Amino acid sequence: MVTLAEVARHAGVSASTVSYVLSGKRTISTRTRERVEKSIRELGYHPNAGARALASSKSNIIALMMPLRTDMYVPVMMEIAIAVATTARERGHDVLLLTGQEGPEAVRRVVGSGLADAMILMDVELQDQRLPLVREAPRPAVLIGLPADTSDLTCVDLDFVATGRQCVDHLAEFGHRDIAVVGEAAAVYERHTGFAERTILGVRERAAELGARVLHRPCEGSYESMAGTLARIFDERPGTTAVIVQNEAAIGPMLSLLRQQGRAVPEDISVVAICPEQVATQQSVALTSVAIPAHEMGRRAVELVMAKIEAAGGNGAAEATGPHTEMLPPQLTVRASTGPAPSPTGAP
Amino acid sequence: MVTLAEVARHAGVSASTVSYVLSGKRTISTRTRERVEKSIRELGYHPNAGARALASSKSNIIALMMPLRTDMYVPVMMEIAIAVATTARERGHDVLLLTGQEGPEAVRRVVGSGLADAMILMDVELQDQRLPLVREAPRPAVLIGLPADTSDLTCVDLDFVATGRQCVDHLAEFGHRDIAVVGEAAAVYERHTGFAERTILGVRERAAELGARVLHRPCEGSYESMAGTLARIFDERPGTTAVIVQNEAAIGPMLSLLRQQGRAVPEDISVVAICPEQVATQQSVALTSVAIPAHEMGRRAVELVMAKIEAAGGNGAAEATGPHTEMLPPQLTVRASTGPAPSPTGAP
DNA sequence: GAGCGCCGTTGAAGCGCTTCGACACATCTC
DNA sequence: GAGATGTGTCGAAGCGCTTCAACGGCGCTC
Repeated sequence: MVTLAEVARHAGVSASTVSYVLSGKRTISTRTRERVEKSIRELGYHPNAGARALASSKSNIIALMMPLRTDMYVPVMMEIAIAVATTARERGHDVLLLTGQEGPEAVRRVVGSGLADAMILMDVELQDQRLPLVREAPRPAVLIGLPADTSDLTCVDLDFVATGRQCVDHLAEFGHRDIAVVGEAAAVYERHTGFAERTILGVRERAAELGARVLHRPCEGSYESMAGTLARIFDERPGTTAVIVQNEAAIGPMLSLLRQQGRAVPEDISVVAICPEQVATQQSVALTSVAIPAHEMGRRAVELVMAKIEAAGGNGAAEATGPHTEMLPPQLTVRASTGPAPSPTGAP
Repeated sequence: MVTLAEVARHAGVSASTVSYVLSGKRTISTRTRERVEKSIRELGYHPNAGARALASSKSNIIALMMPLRTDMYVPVMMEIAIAVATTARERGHDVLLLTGQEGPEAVRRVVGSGLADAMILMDVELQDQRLPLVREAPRPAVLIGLPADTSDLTCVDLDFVATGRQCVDHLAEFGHRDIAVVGEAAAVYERHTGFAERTILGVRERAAELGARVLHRPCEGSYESMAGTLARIFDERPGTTAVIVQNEAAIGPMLSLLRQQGRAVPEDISVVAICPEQVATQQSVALTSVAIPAHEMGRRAVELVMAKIEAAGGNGAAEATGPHTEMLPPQLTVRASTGPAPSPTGAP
């Protein structure tokens, strides 16, 4: 492996000069800089990551912790991870992938060893085991998702309360007064992941304001579970004219079942989904939906964490990189699955 | 941060002794070892990753390169990644996540900087851009997937040829003689990812041997695309009694459409899927399927790569860690979607 | 034209760890 | 009991980089 010293010798300068060319932390004459850059290219030099980390106490690595919950919709997790990785790379950082396997201890290990300069935590629970460790860690962290207590923490998430409200708003405009919510699997609520509850909260709030009724039922992703859920909904509230779905895996089965039952979408029943755009557009009926901005969430998380890293390295706390919560505004796209509420049976 | 030197002082021994306690590369008396371990615990010591990497030229990091092709089924990719991460962790290594963003250059960067001790490449194409760099890299690598030329390379993959054969075998036993294959999106074939072609190859081979006819059509994951594909299949081969599907996203739409068309599964038409177990079991009809052993693939890849790392570090080339291809045997699970071929129209 | 400041460059001191050779001491062997 | 062998510990030399203090030379100013 080529070392900095060899580049220096080859270019006829000192090692420190090469280092400064690389980092740009000191002015170097154009003449010298070009000579050094030429040597770097000719020798195929790559700075040694370990040496760099040791000397600068910066690894240029961000740890991404993602517990692998089987009840989460995987493509969204993946899209966030990809967004984190690419954004980090654009900013000269690499991403270390940590799974839930290791438990909260991973935080201590990664921070303690200086392996990563910062952390991004996904799939945060309301009472997350990792939070105490994160709070006392001497490295910056950003959460994707909202815990119960956000004090001293920086979080990014979709504004699920606003999402719920927006869904109801849209349906109410079409005259729907009896709305069902097909939610995530029961396990998600029991685990108190927050986002599912927050959506329902928004839905309930807005429905109350507008005088609409809401029936909420959790639902697994399977066809069978969906069949049961739908049956229960129409049994308890035969007048239901609209459904809000927040379980990506349940969407396909639901549309399939509605069709089977002779319920036309949107003529007999309107459907609003809370899901990635791709899922919304690939169904038999293009779905009116609120998108999960997975890419945006990953990107923002990296930007926030990088700002923290830079703030910690340089001046005291000049920029506003302190703890705060960033809620991404929901965006509802109207497609073909929502329409006017059918007039009540018996009316013209 | 606590350093090795501080631990040594606290325990009343030299730094090297602490190092040997940590690595176990030299015998240490029980008395001394316990004293050192106690100090480590009391001080909350974590070895500095950078320093370690520098001194030992081992980072204990494995790079996982996964290009983000939108036409690949994401959950499988994710499961592989998770398996890689957890298996690596069990063996004392961390995983660096690299996306396709950076291109083949990423190989050079990671290897050149000594950031990773080895690489695992996912989603390998027949003529993969990364292969030349991998071949000349001084670090071990394992591919998940098969390129056209596997010489000098170590690869892990499901045996897709055998998979195709096995599907046909199963259907033939039930008397099916007219089999359709609903394949991946056309882009997958154009990209020459190999696995899709290999499946068809196996299907064709075995069908020829058994005297069955095969009709192969690529298909996108959307409902519309599936509708078109099915229509074409039944138009060209009205006598089709069985379908093999190899596009996870297309499965839901397909079952939904078949039902709509009044074709009962498995009475009128048998369906075999090549997909993860979870997908097979969550449909309206539990599907007879060949599983994609994503977890196993990730695990084996790590095991192979670790064997290479150890072989490179220690002796010359004692163990059999040389280049070779490891094909995982397919496993077909019979569920409710396959049955006897219906007797031809007109027959009793 | 002496003095000042600035720019570009350098040498040297670590960063925290691994590892090699050496050494002190205890244990055998004949 | 002298020499051969083994065991447990230590000191010191790096690993390849960053960064600080310092320095030589240049163009200014007054």
